[in-house]
Amino acid sequence: MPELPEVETVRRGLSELIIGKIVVSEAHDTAKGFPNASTDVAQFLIDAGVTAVRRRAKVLMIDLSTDYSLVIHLKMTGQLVYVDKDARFGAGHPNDSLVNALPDKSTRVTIEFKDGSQLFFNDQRKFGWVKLIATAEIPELPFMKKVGPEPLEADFTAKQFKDRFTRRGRRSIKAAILDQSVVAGVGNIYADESLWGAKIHPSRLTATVTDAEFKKLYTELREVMNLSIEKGGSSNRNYVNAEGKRGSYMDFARVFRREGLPCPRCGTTIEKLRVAGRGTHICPYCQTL
DNA sequence: CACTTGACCTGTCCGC
DNA sequence: TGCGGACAGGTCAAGT
Repeated sequence: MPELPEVETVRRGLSELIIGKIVVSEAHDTAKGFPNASTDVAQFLIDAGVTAVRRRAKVLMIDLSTDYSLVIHLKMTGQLVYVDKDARFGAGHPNDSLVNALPDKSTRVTIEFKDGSQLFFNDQRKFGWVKLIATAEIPELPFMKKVGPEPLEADFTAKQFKDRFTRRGRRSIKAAILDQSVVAGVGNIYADESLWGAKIHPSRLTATVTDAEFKKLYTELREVMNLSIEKGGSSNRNYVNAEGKRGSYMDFARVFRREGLPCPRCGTTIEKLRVAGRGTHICPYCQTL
């Protein structure tokens, strides 16, 4: 899924919807989706109040008044959808939507609040997870210790960006930008979009990318992610925001999933190839080896 | 050590 | 219409 802009969109939505709510119950289908539910839920989740909703890289954290947090990774197909008690409509109602259908067969975890509203964690492919972790211990998680800086932070500079790449240069620039320990939150969509923006072929070895190209890549990455947040993220397939609604960034994508269509910059037909084990979209005229 | 590949799952799409 | 295979927004462990 969900890359930085999508997770950030969910975070913003949930911040408006669940802060201050009190959890009254939790249900999950199998242990895989919520590994430590059986040991910690009764003590640290039930009767807890939501105090904040945070994001780091592609990980969401719902902080609780018990000093524990629900730590959530949506992986490829995860959704976090909030349904207000009064938001459901009868079958056939003009405003009928996903929220009426929940829970559905992809629902893995359901959290109910005191006012009757519910938060559903759905995940078709079951790669995602929810964990209940002491808030103070989150920074000690292996992923959190190795993850790189947030690319949209105001104090993150082009020089810092470039310096993250320079140590290990014998892999493709696409593999490097997807590496969460280099920069946080970049996934397949925004890797392709930003590399196109900077006119860099994704297979180029990182060591061959010039300072000027890194500077352009930095600017393009931030622009494309900020634009996507503005558009509510990319709904390539499953992604929806906290209210079950799709994002519209795909309407603005320049190369991602646009193979066979003209490059918006030069008109050359966009091609799809495989780089770093991932489907990769390029303009073969703008992005050369 | 740096880097790549396979595995985790379900659903959809495409060619035969 | 059915079936097999490839593929899908991410991350790890295991392999080279």
